Amino acid sequence: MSIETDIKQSKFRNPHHKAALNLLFTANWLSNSQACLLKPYDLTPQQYNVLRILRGQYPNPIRVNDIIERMLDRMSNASRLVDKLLLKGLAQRTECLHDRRAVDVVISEAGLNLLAELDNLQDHWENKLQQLSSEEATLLSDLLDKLRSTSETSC
Amino acid sequence: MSIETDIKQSKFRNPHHKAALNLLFTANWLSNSQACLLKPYDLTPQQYNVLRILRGQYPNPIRVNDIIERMLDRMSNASRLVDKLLLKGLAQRTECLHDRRAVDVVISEAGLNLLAELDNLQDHWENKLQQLSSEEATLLSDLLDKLRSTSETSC
DNA sequence: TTACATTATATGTCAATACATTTAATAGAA
DNA sequence: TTCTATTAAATGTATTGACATATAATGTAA
Repeated sequence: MSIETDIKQSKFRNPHHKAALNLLFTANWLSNSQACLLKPYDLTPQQYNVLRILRGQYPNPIRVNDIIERMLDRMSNASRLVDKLLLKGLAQRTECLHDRRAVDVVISEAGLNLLAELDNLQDHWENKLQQLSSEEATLLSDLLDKLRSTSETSC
Repeated sequence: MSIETDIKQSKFRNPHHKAALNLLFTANWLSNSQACLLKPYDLTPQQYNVLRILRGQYPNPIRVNDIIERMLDRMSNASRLVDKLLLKGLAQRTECLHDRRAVDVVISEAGLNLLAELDNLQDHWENKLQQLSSEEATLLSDLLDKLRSTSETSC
C-alpha cells in the first residue's frame, strides 16, 4: 500500500518530505512487527539487538561502551538493557581486567540457545522484505547511506 | 557514512537483512535529529506529528480515532497526546454533535502560530535529506512502499 | 423495547526511555 | 606526586509508552 493511503495524506511538500515520513512510518511498521514476533519470548527488540551484538563477539567479551556503538538505537540505556539480560540468565558480566571502570559482557549458553531458536523467526521477519529483490534491497540500503551522509553535527 | 561503519558490523546475512538494519538505524537517526530540533519548543516528535495532522484538517475538526489513522506511529496513545496539546493550549476539544462518544479536536490559534514558526525548522530538517536528489527521494519512497506491500496480517 | 455487540475515548498500571547526575577509575599535565 | 579532566558504567527521576481495562454511546437483532 502506498504511504498516501497508509497515513491518509495525499499531498506532500516535496519528494524529500514524503520520503522522510515514509521512512519513519516504515521503520515503525517493521519495528512493531519485530516486537510482536519477539513478545512470546519475553524479549524487546532492543534486548534482541544487544543479544545479537553479544553473539557477534562470542566467545570474546565486549564492553558496555562498545555495545552502545553497535546499537541501532543509540539513545537507549545499554547498562539497563544488559541488566535485563543478566537477570534472565542470557548474559554474564565480569569486571574488565585492564580497566576497572569497564565491564566485560559475554553471551551465556542460554543466550546462544535462545538466539539459535530465534534465527528461524528472524528469517520470517526478513521475509517481510522479500517484496524487494536483492538488487532493490541493496539499492535501498545505499540510498539510506547516502541520506545520512550529511556533514552536519548535532541537530 | 556506510551502515557498516555506523554500527561496526562488516557482514550481513543477506542484502535484505542489511537493508532492514539500515532502515531501523536511519529512522532512529532521523527521529533523534527531529527530537533535538523540537526540544527547545517543548514538543516531542509525536506531539508535532499530531499537531500537523490537526493543521491538515483546519478549520475542520478531526476525531481522535481519525488522528490515529494518520499517525506515523500507530502504537502511541493519541488520547494522551491530545491531552498534552490541550494542556499547552495548542488545540481545543469539543464534544462531537452527532456522536457523543466521539470528540472533535481542532488546532488553536496558538498551535497554528507555533507550527508556522516551526516550518522553518522543518525545512532545516528536510534538508538533512538533501543529499538525495528529488528522483532518489522518490525512488526511496517507492522502495519503502514496495517493502510494506506484503499480504501478511499481524506479526 | 431489551440484550448484546461494537465503537470511541479515557484511564490505570507497569515497564521502558530520555536525560541528568553520581561514582569510580584512569590519563595526563604541572 | 597532586590536581584536574576524561572516561566507563550505574543510578535517580520524571516522562513516555504499551497494553489491558473501564466507561459510555451507538448500532443491531430479536
